[in-house]
Amino acid sequence: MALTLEDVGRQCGVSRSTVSRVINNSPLVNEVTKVRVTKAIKELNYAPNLIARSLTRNKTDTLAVTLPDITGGVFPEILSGMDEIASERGYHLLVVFLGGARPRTSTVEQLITHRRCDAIVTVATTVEDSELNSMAKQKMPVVCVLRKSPASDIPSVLFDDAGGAMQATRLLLKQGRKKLLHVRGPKGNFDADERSRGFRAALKEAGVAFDPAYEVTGDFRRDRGMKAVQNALDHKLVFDGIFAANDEMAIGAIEVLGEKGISIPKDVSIIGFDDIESARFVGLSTVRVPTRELGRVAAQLAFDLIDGKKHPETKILPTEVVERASSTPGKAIGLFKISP
Amino acid sequence: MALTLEDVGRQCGVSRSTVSRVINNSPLVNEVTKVRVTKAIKELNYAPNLIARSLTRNKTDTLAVTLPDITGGVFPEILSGMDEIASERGYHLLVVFLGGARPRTSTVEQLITHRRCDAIVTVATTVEDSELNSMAKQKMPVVCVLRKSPASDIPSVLFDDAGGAMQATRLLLKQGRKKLLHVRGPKGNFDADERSRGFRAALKEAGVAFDPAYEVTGDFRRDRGMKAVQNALDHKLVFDGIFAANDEMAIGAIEVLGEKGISIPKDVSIIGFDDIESARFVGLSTVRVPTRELGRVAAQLAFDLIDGKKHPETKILPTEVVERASSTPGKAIGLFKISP
DNA sequence: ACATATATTGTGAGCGGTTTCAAGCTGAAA
DNA sequence: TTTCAGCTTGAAACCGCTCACAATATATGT
Repeated sequence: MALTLEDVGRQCGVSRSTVSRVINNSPLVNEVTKVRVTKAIKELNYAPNLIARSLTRNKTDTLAVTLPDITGGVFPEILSGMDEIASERGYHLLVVFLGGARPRTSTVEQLITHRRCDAIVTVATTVEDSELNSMAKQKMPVVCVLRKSPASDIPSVLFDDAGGAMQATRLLLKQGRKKLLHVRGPKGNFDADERSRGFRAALKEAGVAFDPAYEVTGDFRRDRGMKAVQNALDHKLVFDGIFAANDEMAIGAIEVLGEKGISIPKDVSIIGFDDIESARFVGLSTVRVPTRELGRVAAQLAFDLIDGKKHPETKILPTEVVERASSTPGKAIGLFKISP
Repeated sequence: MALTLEDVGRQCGVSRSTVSRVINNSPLVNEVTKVRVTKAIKELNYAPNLIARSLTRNKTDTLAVTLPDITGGVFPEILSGMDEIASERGYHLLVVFLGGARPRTSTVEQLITHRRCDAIVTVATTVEDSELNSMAKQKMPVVCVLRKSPASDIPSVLFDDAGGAMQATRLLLKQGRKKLLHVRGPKGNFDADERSRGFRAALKEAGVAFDPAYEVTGDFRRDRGMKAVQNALDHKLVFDGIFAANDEMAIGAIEVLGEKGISIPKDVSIIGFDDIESARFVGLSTVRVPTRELGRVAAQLAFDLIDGKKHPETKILPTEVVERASSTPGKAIGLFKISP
C-alpha cells in the first residue's frame, strides 16, 4: 500500500538501510548518495511509517492525558498548555476522558502496559492510586496534575490551593465578615481538601473558631452548589460570607441567594476559585489559577521523566486573588433568571 | 523489557501463536489450553504490545482530531462527544491543536502519511483544502467539522448556521427592530459566511434592504467584537438590533454599549450564536448549537469511512433559538465592569 | 486396519523500520 | 607492493505481533 524504505531504495539503487540513514541524517552516508536518496524521497513522496519506527525504537512520541469527563472549567486550557510543550518536541497528545459515565473498561491499563505512549499525565482523580503505582512500577513515566502524588517517584503539579483559599478567606474576614460558609468540593478530592484546609487555616489565623456545620459539600458543579447553599439556608444557618471551592458552585450560590432576595455583597460577600470565564461576567471575586502554565509544567515534567532526569519534583503554582463585585462593599451583583 | 507472547508461551508450554489466538479469542484453540494460557497471562500480568499489533494489522485504533488553538467555546464539548463514540469502539483520540501561533511544521502531514491514525477529523479551518484532498487521495478517511467539505468523497458535519442565523434575525425583526447591525466572523470561515448568509436571507424575507455598511467583521473573539462595534458607533451608524456571529463577540458588544450608556434591550436588542456557558449568566439571547452531538456524529462518520460504508453524507445539525433578557422587551441587562 | 476428516498446535514469513557487523573500496603510509 | 585506516554500503537480525500454512494428533467411517 504505502511506500516503504525498500521502494525508495529501489528507485535510486541503494539499500533500505542507506535510505534509513539518510532519513535520520546519519553522518555516515556519502554526500552524493544522500542527495540522490533525498531526491527519490521527494519524488515518490515517501514518508516513514511511524508505527514501525515506534516498534523498533520502543518509543511512541506520544503523551497520554487522562481528563475527567468535564468539558468546561480549567481542563481545555491545561490541555492546550500541554500541547504547546509537546508539539515543540514533535510529540502528540492522546487524550482519554475518564470518570463520570464513561465505562472505563481497561482503557488506562491499555495505555500503560500496552506501550502506546511514552508517558502519561493524569489530571485530577481520574486514575486510582494503585494504578498509578503499578504504572510507575512498570517504568512508565507518570505525572499527576491537580492531585496528590501517591508515591515519591511520581511528581505532581498543583495549584497552591491552600494558599489561595487562605487569601480568599482572609479577604472576607478583612471586610469584617463574622460567619463564613464554605461550600467545599468532594472529600478525597485533592483540590477540595486543600482549599478546605486553607479556609480553616485562615480562620485559625484570625482566631475564629471553625464550625463544621458551616462547611457544606458539593461536587464542583453548579447545581450541587445550589443545593448545598439551599440546604444551609433551610437549616437556618446564618452567614455573611461564602467561600466556594470553585466558581461554578459560587455561581450556584449567587443564584440561590438571589432568589431569596439576599443581596450580594451587602448581606453576603462571596468569593469562588478558578476564575473561569463566566466569573468575569457574573462579577464574581475569585482566585485565579494559572491553568495553561499548569499544562506546560506538567508536560515538561513528563519529558524530564522520559529523559531520565533525576528527581523531577512536585511543583506548586501560585494563585492570585481577583476582586470583583461579589466581594466589594458598595457594589451589587445580580443574575438574570438562569434558564437550564 | 516488557513481556512478549513468547514469554507467556514459555510459561505454559505453548507457542506464541497459540497465546495470540487466546488473546484474540480465536475459536480454534482447545478449551483446556485456553484456560492454561489465560492463567499464565494473568500470572505474568502480560499485555500485548499494541504498537506491534498496529504494525501487522495496519490499523492504529486511533482517531486524529485537529482543533483550532482556541480553548474555549464549542471545541471541548465537540471533543468530548467524539470521545464518547470513539471509546465505545476502543478507539483513542489523538488531538492536535493547529493554527494561531502554533508552528504547524509538518504535523498534519505526519498524521496522514505516517499512518498514525485510522481517520482524521478536522475541525473548523485548521487544515487547507489541498491537504484534505491529498489525504483523501491517499485513502485516509477524512471528516470535516464546522467547515465545508472540499470534495464529494469527504463528508462534513455542520450546524445549520444559515437557518439559525435566519431565526435569530427574524426574532429581532419581529420585535420591530428596523436597523440591524451584523457583527460577522472572518470572511472565508464557513460558519461566519453561512451566518451572514442567513442574516441577509432573513432581511430579504422581511423586505428589508441589506446595507453592507451594517455588516462589520470580527474574528469570533470578544475584543475584536468590541472593536467592531466601537467602530460602528464611531462611524455614527445607528442601529436598534445586533446579530453577532457568536456569543463572545455579542458579549463584547454588550460591554461597549454598556459603556456608552446604551440600554439593552430597550435601545438595542442583541442576539448571539453558540450558547456558550457565559451566555446564560449574561442573559444573552443566542442560537444554541448541538456541540456534543456534533462530535458524536463526526466520530460516527469517521467510523463509517473506516468501515468502508459507502457515501457517508454531509450532515447538518439543527439549531435552536434561546431567548434571554438581551432580546426580551421589558427586561434589562448590564454587565459589571469587566476586568481583563 | 486404513483412509479421511477434524481439531489443535507450531513454524515461518512477513509488517516497516533500526542497527550491528562485516565487506568493499579508496588512498596513504611503509 | 603490501598494509591498514577510514569511508560507504549492504546483509541480516531484531522489535512483537499476526496469519497462512504445515504438521501432528485424534476421531470417524468403511
